[in-house]
Amino acid sequence: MNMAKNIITQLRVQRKQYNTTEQKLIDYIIHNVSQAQEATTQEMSDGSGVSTATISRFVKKIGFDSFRDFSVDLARISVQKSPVEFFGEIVDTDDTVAIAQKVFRGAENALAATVNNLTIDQLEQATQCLISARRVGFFGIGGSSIVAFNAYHKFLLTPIDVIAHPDYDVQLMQAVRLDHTDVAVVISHSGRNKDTLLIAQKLSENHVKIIAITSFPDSPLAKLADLVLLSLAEEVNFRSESMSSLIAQITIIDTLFTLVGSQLSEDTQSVVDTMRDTIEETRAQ
Amino acid sequence: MNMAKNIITQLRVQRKQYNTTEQKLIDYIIHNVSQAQEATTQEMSDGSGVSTATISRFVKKIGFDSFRDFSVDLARISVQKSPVEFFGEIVDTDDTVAIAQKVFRGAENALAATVNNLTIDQLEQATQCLISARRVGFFGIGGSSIVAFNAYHKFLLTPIDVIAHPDYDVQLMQAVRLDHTDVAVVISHSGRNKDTLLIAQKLSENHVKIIAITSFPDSPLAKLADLVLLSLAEEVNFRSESMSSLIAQITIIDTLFTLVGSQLSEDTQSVVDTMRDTIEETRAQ
DNA sequence: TTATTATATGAAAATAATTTACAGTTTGCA
DNA sequence: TGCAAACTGTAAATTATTTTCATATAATAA
Repeated sequence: MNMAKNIITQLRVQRKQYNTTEQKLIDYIIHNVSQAQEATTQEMSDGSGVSTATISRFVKKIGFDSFRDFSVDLARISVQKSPVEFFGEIVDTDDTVAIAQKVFRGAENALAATVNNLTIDQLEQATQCLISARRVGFFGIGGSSIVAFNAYHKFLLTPIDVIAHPDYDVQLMQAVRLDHTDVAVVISHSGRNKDTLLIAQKLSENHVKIIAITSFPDSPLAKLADLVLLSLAEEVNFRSESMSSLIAQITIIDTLFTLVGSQLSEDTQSVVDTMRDTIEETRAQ
Repeated sequence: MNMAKNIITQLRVQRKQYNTTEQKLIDYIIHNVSQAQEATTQEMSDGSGVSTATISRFVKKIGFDSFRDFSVDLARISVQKSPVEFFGEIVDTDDTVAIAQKVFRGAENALAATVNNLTIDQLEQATQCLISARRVGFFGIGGSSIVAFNAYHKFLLTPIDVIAHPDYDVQLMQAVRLDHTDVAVVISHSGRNKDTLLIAQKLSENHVKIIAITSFPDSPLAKLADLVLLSLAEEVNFRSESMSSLIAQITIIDTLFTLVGSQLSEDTQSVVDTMRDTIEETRAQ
């Protein structure tokens, strides 16, 4: 039974129990919480008109070991900053900061929304698919080709047989050559890029299992897929939305890679170690 | 540019930026948060083995006005369940959700730490460089080639003349062909990949302005560069760290692209519109 | 009312905490 | 290797907190 009430509330309620000087101090504290949180005894003395000596004695009277203790307790109280204060920082900063903030904030939001939306089931199914596949192909056109290539690069570290290529023509040919023992990870922000859809079509015809990574659950790509992993991003404009969703897509890939890696841990570990050695070699000493 | 993150998270993520003594202090703080919240410099010194003087200097270095300020900020953090558990290294017993959470959380932290570390000045300098360059080359080997390629892809939407290629040999030749009127954006997580360094060396010899995107401010690449944009990531293990820092790197590129775009707004808008039309055409109806 | 006593307060001294100056040491670089 | 720059701890200086002490105030009893 922890009655650990916020010290401000306690002071307000017990205010009458204290004498004039102490009430002066209490009044100062409860009306200037955020200042009081950072104040020294001297500052509090100046603010309240009560001597530092009395302040020191008072905090002990109300149960703290020292003024420092009282300070720490006071600091724990989160004071709602007034909107002026809160937005003030952003408003008076220039364009550069605002833009940088927006881009980063967008990416962070996309990540939060995406992880929030993913289910255990989806991830486990996807992992299982990838592990049991004969070969895994990564497909993506335009901006999404980066995600596909990143996936390819990461999964090279696992024992899984992986396929990817930047060019559309090659991707299409690779798609045609896969069969029902294989898995394809198809990435498209909109889920309606004509080239990507043609690839997905071919994959579907060959009964290749399709894992789609897209931002639109109702898109044609999502409908063709066996499993859809949604990358979400705030809807601001197409450009900034697709930038943020790219971050989310890459992080989905990272997650799948990590999951696959943890499943195949022994096998993978040796592969990773070998690769790491190779990487180390290419570094300056 | 303060994203007002929890100071413990910030310290954990930025840990590597600091030297041995400072890391000793950071380790003490993040492993003894509740003690640290109430500690004086002397207690912290006893606990961490770092002198009170260094502690005082450190808190100023990370942006507080005084140790008292730092204390107050620390006190605001409600100590959650073992943070180690939440952020720790990926172990075999982790279940699917925990792994996904960790990967996403790692990316989010990397973004927060990175934006927190960037200065207006760096971004404005970089933007100015890119805008006034005759040509801009993007260079990256291995995992970083994805970032370079992503940059290339985005900047194709601007009127800026851009260069990038996945192959090392081609990158090296491109590097040699650039001159002092050009700008190179060189990306490397470690900043010490031999191939990347050779490229940077050639660029430097040709007096090409180098903007480095790396996670290590003391790396050879950072030292060769005219401007360093730091991508920060939590130190968990090499793999997960480089995954998260890749996200940060891409977001840095996104920011630069957006900044450049906003500077060249009229010009760019027309290019973007043209490109968008082209993109629309390749979509299904 | 007045003397006595208990309590409260602030100035200033004493103690404790923090910051700075300084000097020895290490580190990086030519 | 030798020089310059950066780092770190000791100790001094500064600043903050607590205690002492002198004084003021209020309560009570004669």
